[in-house]
Amino acid sequence: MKHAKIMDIGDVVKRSGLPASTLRFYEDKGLIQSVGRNGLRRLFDADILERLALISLGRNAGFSLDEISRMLTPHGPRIDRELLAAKADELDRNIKMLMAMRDGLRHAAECPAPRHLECPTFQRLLHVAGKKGRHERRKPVGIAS
Amino acid sequence: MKHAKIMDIGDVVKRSGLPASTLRFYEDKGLIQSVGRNGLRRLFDADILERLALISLGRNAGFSLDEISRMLTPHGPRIDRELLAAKADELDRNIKMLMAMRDGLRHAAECPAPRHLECPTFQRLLHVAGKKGRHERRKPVGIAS
DNA sequence: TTACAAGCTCAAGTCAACTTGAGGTCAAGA
DNA sequence: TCTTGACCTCAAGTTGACTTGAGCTTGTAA
Repeated sequence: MKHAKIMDIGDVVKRSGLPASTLRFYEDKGLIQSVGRNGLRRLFDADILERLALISLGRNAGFSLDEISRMLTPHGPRIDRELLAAKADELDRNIKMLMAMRDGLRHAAECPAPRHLECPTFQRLLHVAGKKGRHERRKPVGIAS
Repeated sequence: MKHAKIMDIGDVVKRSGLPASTLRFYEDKGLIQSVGRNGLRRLFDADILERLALISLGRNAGFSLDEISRMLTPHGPRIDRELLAAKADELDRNIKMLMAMRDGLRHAAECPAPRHLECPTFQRLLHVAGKKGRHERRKPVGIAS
């Protein structure tokens, strides 16, 4: 029987970089679980780190914690391929949008014209931006700055 | 003298797609201004639409409303080129990250392996994701789904 | 002139993902 | 044994960008 190494919350904090409050919060939400207690203190199995990495990955990809908890069963990921594919497509659209933005910003940063509103490149960008998701609620794509 | 066309808030709602509450909110924040009142009712100059488009553009590019209000003077945009260039670089980093995510998701959606944790492609992705912005606060990149 | 849809104000509520604070417990090193 | 710092719980606070609701006003069509 191989019992993996067991850590207390402080170790997980050090090794994951996440604050203890977040770990407790994730446990409350059912995203992670501790393997037991030593007195009051939570004990975690070492594989928690992989799970936390998976959660970060999901967050970075734009999943909400709720979506992630639906995808990660207690014993590992159960992956909804359609959802993943849909997210990938969504990311792809976002990427295209962001690239247009980036180019627009670069243009604005370099273009010497004082009035960008008169610049055709800028106009085009405005036009593109204006067409996007008018009535839809904005969602984080979720990349740290 | 050319007095541009004047609209009431309902017209702006129809033409911008933004709800009236948002327009009032933006006015409170100083992001936009009405040109006067007809009784209680706000009157807007037609160029408000361009300004709103500019605001949407900024939001899409990941600027906060505060940043935007610093950049948009009452009489048009005053552009901080360094800030723009910095944002463009930030967007560029985010784009790269998102592309990695997208590829990872696509892989996960297509890879027949039941345990992605054992798949080297996925491992690599986890590794990449794990390195990102551990302690930094997450920010919306702000694209509607 | 009267009804009413469209405006208005101001305060409070919402949402996600956490963080903070107050007050309590307890394992382990000195 | 004593101290203390790491942990605990539970409730409330935070942030940004809006939205919602209650209660009031008014331009305008009939």
